[in-house]
Amino acid sequence: MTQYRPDEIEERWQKRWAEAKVAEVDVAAPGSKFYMLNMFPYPSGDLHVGHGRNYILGDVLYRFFRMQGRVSLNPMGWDAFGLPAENAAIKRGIHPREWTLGNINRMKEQFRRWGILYDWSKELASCDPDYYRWNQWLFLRLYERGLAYRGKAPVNWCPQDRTVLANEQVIDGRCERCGAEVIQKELEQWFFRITEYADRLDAGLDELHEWPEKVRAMQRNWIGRSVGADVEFPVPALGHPLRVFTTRPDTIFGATFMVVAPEHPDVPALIAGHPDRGAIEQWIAGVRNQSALERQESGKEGRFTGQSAINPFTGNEIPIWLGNFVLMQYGTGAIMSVPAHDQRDFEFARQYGLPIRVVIQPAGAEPVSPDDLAEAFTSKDESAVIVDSGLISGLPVPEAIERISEEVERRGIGTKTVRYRLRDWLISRQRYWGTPIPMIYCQRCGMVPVPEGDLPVELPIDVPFTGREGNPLAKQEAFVSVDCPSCGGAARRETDTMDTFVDSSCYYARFISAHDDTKIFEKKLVDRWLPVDQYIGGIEHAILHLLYARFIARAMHDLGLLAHEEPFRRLFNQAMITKEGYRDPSANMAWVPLDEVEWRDGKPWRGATELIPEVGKMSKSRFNTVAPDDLIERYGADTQRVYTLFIAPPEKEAAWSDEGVIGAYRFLGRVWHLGQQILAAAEHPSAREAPRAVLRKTHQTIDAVTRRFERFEFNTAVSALMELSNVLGEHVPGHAAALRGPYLILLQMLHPFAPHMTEQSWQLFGEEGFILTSKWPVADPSLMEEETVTIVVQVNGKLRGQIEVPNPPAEEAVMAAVQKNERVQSWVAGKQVLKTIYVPGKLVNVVVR
RNA sequence: GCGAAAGUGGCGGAAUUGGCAGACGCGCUGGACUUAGGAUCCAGUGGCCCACAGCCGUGCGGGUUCGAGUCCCGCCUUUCGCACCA
Repeated sequence: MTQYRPDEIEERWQKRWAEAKVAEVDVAAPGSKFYMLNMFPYPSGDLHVGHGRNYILGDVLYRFFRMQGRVSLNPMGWDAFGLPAENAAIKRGIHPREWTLGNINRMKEQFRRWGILYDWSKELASCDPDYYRWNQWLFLRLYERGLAYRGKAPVNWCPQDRTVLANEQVIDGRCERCGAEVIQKELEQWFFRITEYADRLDAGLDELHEWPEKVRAMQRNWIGRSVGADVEFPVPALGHPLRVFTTRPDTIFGATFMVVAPEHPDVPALIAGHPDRGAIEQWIAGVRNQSALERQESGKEGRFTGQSAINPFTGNEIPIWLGNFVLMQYGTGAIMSVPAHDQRDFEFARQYGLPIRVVIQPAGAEPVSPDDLAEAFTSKDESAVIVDSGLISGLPVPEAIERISEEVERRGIGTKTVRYRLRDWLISRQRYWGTPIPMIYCQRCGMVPVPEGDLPVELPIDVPFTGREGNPLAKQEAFVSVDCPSCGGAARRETDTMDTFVDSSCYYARFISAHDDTKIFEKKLVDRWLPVDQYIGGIEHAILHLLYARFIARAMHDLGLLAHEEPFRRLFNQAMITKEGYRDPSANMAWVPLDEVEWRDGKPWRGATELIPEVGKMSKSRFNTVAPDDLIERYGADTQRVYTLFIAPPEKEAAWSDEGVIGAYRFLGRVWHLGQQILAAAEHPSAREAPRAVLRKTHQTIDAVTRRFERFEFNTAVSALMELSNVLGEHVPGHAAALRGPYLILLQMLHPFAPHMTEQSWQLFGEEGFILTSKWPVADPSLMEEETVTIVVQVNGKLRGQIEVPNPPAEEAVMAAVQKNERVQSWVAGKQVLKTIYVPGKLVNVVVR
């Protein structure tokens, strides 16, 4: 009997799949299409088993749908531009391109060893001019439409990476990548006008039923749609009114002061006559220089401008203050403050002794004195009622909002407004390793787009990396200096490159026309293949990538390039794999490399310190990665695949266990041995029909596995296959030959999980052709039928007897049997039978009264 | 503070619509085969109890129901997002 030897079979099958190009699909082939896509990775180098989860999951799904007979596409590419390549160049003197291409090769090899089938004929890399020329082309189209523009704006500047960041890349006031504190800088930069699509991006979320609710909520939150009104407050000293945005116009009678952002353009005029103007200007400068983080941490601070506005509804003069908590980037940069009904305004009013006026109360409550308020009363449902507010007094809040908004519009002092938290997408990066922005600055003609025929604007390769003086592109005179395409005079190229999220915003469509050098994509084909049917990637892209891609899809739709507006029909976010490790509580470096852990009395030590066991995300910096190479060498890729899916539901974090792997290996070994026994016996003439119990289990398993595939419950799908193999194993003695059919069905269902092992068995035992072309087995319920089943009867929850009924036990048949059975009947006699509940194969509950 | 999700053995985790709680696997215990076992195979494994019987068990407290891990009400805990957005 031959042993299960993954090392002998996997290499052979991988080679064969590659030679036969089994995953290459003709995108024009007829049939029902299935587009499976893993988010294309940044080629950072070696992959560990934690990364494997993502790709194995995609491959399992791809193989499943392929077996279902769908024309399936599973492409792969590389998000190959970005900072780490440049940093590696600075640190180790390797060109970013070389570093990137080397990593790509290593990762491709890893995918091959995992047995993942990608259609490599459609491979693309964002750092390849054949790819980024279309990014540049798209940029020019957006520019023509006014969706790409250059503007001066306060931007997030990372002093460590020496580049600007998009708002989405600033986490808690720090650079997403390096963690340095982000500062504000006023710079000329390129933007994409994503705000123009805010409403469509927001509304589209409602249709994404097959996206995780969490991601939709995060995007909704980020877009931050809020409905309210703009209202003008006259300011005698200015000669023009100040405009505020509020979501609570119903509280306007309670507006007792105004606060404007220190950056507001009217501030100089407001403080012009202030006796202490110098001090205020100094304070403003201080606030402006603060990082976003410092500004938040310094608490609420303000200064009185010395000027007043008129509350248009009460007619009262209200003081105008400056406040560090009012943001110039949101709304109008000025707010009306209603301390009684907004917590921030309340705190500010208490801090500076500003007046508070109560205009909303719980319905039927006694009037409240402002002095007794412990916090702002912010309820806005029907139970909150307006008081002391002229024409809206007595109305519940929702109605009051409607009434007062109409009144504002009627008087011509404002409008109903929808505002978004979302701001335009800053795409310029002062970095080398990215897509050059195809623009030229001419002294005579101004800003001139690179003509389409001159694309791509190629990134010069021969560039020195010192890491000291900013963007190395800017010092490449051969690149920068150019003739103006318009007048032919001397001009200079834009040296900013694009944010890499631009690269990843259309790649999924480009796969369909990956090597077309005449157009960005073939509309007929992308319209057939989009949207992506199943998109898989990490939750870390919930906002950035997925929002940008949705935006660009809509922009491309409006340019007539695509029929679809939503690029990804179904989204799944797999969670990461963690691994236990050790932490040294006395050292700066939290995690300790495993080979530095010594053991004393069964406890982990390092030096004189006892280490603390800890579980965390697998990463090189934590020294807790598991390299797939050793694992595959010992147990095979199929073992890793099965274990990875069995370990936990894929959306849940899972802790890697070296012992757990063995369970998957044993399972595959058992299946292998079953094959040895069953398929050898099948040649004997004594083969007869399999035992009923085996047939039933087989069909139950087909049903269970199919259902679980649809619900992404791969861990229980694998366990169902384990159960089936256990049942087969029990019946091998005496029935080996008869188990052939069920065994082959088991192999088929196992195939997406352990493709090498199952193909080998298939071939070994004489079945012709690739299992990949066969269809998933369909359960035939008639095979499951026993003639009768015995069921246990409970009457009102108490065991009262057993009855025999025909299989499958229909409700009526059960009732009839209950009536006929004397023992049971005696418990039911004279009572009204309310209902019976059949528990499959087991028992019946008869509910009586 | 706001929003979302989740609490089940020593561990990862099962349990269609309320219907035998703990499937499957790891670990552990015992055995077989072995020069050896960190290989393989077999048996056992929620707790109390020598064992049968029995009792107790799904974060806590109530409720609905013949029957609740599942439904309802009120707590507690954890994780993850967002966070001066007017």
